[in-house]
Amino acid sequence: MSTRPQFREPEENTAYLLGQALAALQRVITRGVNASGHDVRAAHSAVFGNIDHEGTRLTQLAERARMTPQAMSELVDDLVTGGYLTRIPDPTDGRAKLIVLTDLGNVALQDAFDTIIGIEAELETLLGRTGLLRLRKALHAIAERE
Amino acid sequence: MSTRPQFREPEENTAYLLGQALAALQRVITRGVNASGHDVRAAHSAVFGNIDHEGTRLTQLAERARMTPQAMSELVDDLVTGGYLTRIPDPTDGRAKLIVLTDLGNVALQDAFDTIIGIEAELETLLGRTGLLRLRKALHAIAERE
DNA sequence: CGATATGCTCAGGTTACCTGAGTGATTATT
DNA sequence: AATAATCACTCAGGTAACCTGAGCATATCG
Repeated sequence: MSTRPQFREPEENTAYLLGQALAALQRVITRGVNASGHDVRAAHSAVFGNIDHEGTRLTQLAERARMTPQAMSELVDDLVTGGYLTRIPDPTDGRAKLIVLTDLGNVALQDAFDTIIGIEAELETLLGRTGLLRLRKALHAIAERE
Repeated sequence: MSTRPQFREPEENTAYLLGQALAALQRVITRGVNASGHDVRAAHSAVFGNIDHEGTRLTQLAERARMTPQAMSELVDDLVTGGYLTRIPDPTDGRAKLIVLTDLGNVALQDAFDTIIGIEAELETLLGRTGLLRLRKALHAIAERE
């Protein structure tokens, strides 16, 4: 008879649960934004979530999204092709360009905001006001405990 | 003066927070498992998290991890090369092979378990027993509300 | 003014998935 | 029992979302 190792297993895996919950929400967000007619993917939220109304430099976008300028540039390229963004020269620095939202980009951003607002409402229904506040507080604590 | 769009913004973005928290925990897990001397990546958890002690078929591993057999096969290849797994013929079906953990694989699995146990303990310190239980319950609810 | 730093782009690589097209082995059908 | 259909797996090739390294133009600093 074969020796079977005796494992000390964790009771639960919170990180795994976190992943499942995130995947579920991301599906809903992507579905919502796509339903508004925008051909954008989850990765593009790194742009929409970090861009300022007055425009933002590539390096700053990359920094905020914690990725390389090269990777961010690809995402921006996509969205320029889709008509959501344009690159204009930065008047304060000849080397730099400002990434700015087009009119379509602003519409898409508002649609994304609306989707998120809807999800927050759903979550409040699911968890209750107190439950949702507690969840956010817990997530904050985990994220910030470096 | 330039027209500045008036946005209706969400008060908070729970999905974003979820992403931040997950990223933080994943850094800790990877660091922990690597510190035990194993050259494994996050994707390999799809194998370690779904394999049975007595061995598991590729198709079943793929199903449990919700990915294609081809993708799972690549992960298995990696871990076979690393000495963590072997493929043996399935005695009950000539078409199939069983993926089984080697001794080293069992050690790695236990090390991963220990890392997760440590994280759960940290989380309990951070959030309190009740807080952690509530967090898991909320995450379950979000993940399962298809 | 020259050295160094900064912002960006071009080229190419990696990881983690995917689809599609096989090859054998097994099971079902006639 | 022969043939068809199915199943487990592999091979080839593609894509998305990142990465590193190198190079070029513009700024800044001593």
